[in-house]
Amino acid sequence: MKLFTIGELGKVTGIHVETIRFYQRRGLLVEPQRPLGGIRRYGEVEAARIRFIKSAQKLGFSLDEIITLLTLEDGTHCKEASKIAQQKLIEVRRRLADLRRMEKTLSNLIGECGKRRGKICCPLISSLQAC
Amino acid sequence: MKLFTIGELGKVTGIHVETIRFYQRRGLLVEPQRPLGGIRRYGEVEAARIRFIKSAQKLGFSLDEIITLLTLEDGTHCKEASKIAQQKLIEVRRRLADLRRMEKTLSNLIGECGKRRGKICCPLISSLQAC
DNA sequence: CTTAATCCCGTAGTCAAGTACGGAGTCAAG
DNA sequence: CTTGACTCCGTACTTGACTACGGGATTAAG
Repeated sequence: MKLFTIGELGKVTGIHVETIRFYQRRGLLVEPQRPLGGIRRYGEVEAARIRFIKSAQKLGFSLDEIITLLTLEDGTHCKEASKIAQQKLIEVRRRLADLRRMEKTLSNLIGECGKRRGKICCPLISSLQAC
Repeated sequence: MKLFTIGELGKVTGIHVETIRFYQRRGLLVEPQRPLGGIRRYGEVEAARIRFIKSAQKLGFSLDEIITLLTLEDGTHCKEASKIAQQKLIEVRRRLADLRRMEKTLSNLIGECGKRRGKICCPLISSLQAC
């Protein structure tokens, strides 16, 4: 079982050292015991935890939410975990709808911009002003 | 032509007074002249500008980007405006793709959670850990 | 004319998720 | 045994978009 320094842990996970220390302060990552006056060593457990954090972030979970997920880590809280995930799914779908609306509006406006003939007012800007 | 105080302007636009003052400091909103030792008055122009800012924000523009859009306000810069909008559209579509991926992953995980039988490990959490 | 509500203005605080810095300690190579 | 790289630790800075505070001025209502 290989042991890393914090710098090596950062390298294998692709995470900035300061970010790892930040996660420790936030309680997302436990600091291993420090051998008297020595340097902390990290193993696969810590690397896995960092990967967990990063994948959860990619799914849109905040650090606070990830802390909650981590309390469920023993795998016996499937129901709670899936409840949280369902909440998140609802949020994701709401954001998705917002973005779709934005996409439509923007592409309409851009289309309008091409078509204007002899008008003084740019349709993109004027429609934002509802003028 | 009705004139508002800043508080009334806030009320008609639904924007917090402090936010209006913040926009003024950021240069998104011009402060009207102040009658010697008096109170500033605002009109429809300012209300329209605030609505512009808010609609642009809803389309995903940052305040800095909105400042740029506002410099094009005279309506004679259709090309520049639509270029910025096209950039924004590209961004929106990228975010849309990200969210779609998140949605798929989340709903898969939630589905898995329902199906697990006799396993110790919650599939949602374990798949985040890639265990 | 007084009083409460606003306004004005500058400064400072909030939140999330980091990033940076500086000084002291420690470790590995040469 | 020294040098350079890295660690540890605490504190402070960053970004974006606000939000709050405090003290003095002004205005509208009674």
